[in-house]
Amino acid sequence: MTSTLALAELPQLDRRTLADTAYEALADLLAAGRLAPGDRLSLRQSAAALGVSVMPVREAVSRLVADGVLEVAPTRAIRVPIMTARDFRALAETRMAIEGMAAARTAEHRSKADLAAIRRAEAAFRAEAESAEPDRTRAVRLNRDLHFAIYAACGLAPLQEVIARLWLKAGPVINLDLRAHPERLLQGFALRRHAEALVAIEARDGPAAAAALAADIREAADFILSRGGLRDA
Amino acid sequence: MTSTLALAELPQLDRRTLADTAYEALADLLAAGRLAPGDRLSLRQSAAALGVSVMPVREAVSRLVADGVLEVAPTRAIRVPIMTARDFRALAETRMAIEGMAAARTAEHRSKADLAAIRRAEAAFRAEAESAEPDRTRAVRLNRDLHFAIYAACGLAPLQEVIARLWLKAGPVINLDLRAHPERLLQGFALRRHAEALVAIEARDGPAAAAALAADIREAADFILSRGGLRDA
DNA sequence: GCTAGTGATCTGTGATCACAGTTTGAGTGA
DNA sequence: TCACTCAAACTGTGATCACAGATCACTAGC
Repeated sequence: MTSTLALAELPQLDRRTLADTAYEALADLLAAGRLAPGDRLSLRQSAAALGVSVMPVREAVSRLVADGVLEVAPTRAIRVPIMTARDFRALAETRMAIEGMAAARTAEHRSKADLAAIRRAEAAFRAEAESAEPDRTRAVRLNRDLHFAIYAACGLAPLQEVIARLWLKAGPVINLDLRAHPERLLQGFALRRHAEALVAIEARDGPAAAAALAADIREAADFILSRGGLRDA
Repeated sequence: MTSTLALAELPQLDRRTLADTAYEALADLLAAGRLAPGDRLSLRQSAAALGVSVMPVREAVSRLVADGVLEVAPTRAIRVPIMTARDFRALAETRMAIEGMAAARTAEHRSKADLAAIRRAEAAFRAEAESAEPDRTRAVRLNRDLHFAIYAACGLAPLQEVIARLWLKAGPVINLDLRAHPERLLQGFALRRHAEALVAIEARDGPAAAAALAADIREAADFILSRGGLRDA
């Protein structure tokens, strides 16, 4: 027998299927706002673009449909759901409630290491937002990183997964808007709320952390709704 | 042109794909506890049992895997995830937080019609639980109906979907236990909490409704954990 | 000039086949 | 009686084909 000890240290290489890869590619497209609400998606075209057969794309799309990130129209066409203003408001309210709760738990349970990670993420976002020529794409990613640094510290894995799904669903609307109006993210709205959240988490003040996160989400949602890009309920 | 008025009244016939049907069939199996944690699932056997090719089953399974209700083992075998006691506790805590919140919203926003529906659901469950020879399967379904009557009235569709997913994930563990020990559901634990929730919703007392739901979930989880059927973390 | 119809081309859905990797169990050896 | 071997049967994954229905550009008829 060969050295079991040495072999045990080999990292378990994850066998990614083509479907997994396709899923990530599509999810990225959606999260980045490259696929706008109402856009149609063709299995064959996507497959050709990814250089695979339709099978893996089919599986990826069926997962995204299950998540509500894509939908099959009554005509069987696959498209990005067109959210009404009412839908978007309900999604934002759900996020405020759930993400606020996660932030509160983090504030109460956080370790020093958690706090340090959150501090780093906050600083990274701040640096990008306050730089002379902020990179939009980068800022979006850093904003996401900060939020999930907070949620990751809440200690409840299922809660984190739930939030990730909600973000995926809100992604197209939020980031499409951001592409059109990059000024929002970089004008201090978010910065203030992030700072408040950080202070609350430092002070182990759950309710304050929840309030800061909820305000962050509400302000972004209100901004998008005020722009009137969404269809009425 | 033919009579547009008459045509408008035709019910939009929903085109269910075989994959949809397969998904429901498998989800039912899981929710009913017929598929226990650790059990393997073969695509071809399932397809044969459903009388279709593997394609629709594949799609259904890929959705369930995305939901975390099934998993693909490193050997590529599909099976029901074996939840550790730690996992189960985290899931229960997440449910307590989210479902409690939904119940609180319902208490605050409910209409008279909502309240009537919840009352009916509570009475139906009570009748079954207090009957001389309660039907286990029926009781499980009525319990679920009651919970979702409460969540449906919270006014937030995305929140409801989140909860449905959490139930699907917890289903195998909970209902497997219930199959083995039917006495739990029928010994008044749940009945008391349901009554408390109903009173709180009637009184528009959000916090009390949240507490009642959380207690209901916690007690069921504690009972299962105390039985020691789950693997240690 | 405008509408109804028509056919080519696209769509997603489902079945079937091919393949590489895994599991299993019977057979063989000590 | 036990451990090992090896082949047959199974596993999920991916590609390909078949099909019914939806689109869309275009033309015939009014």
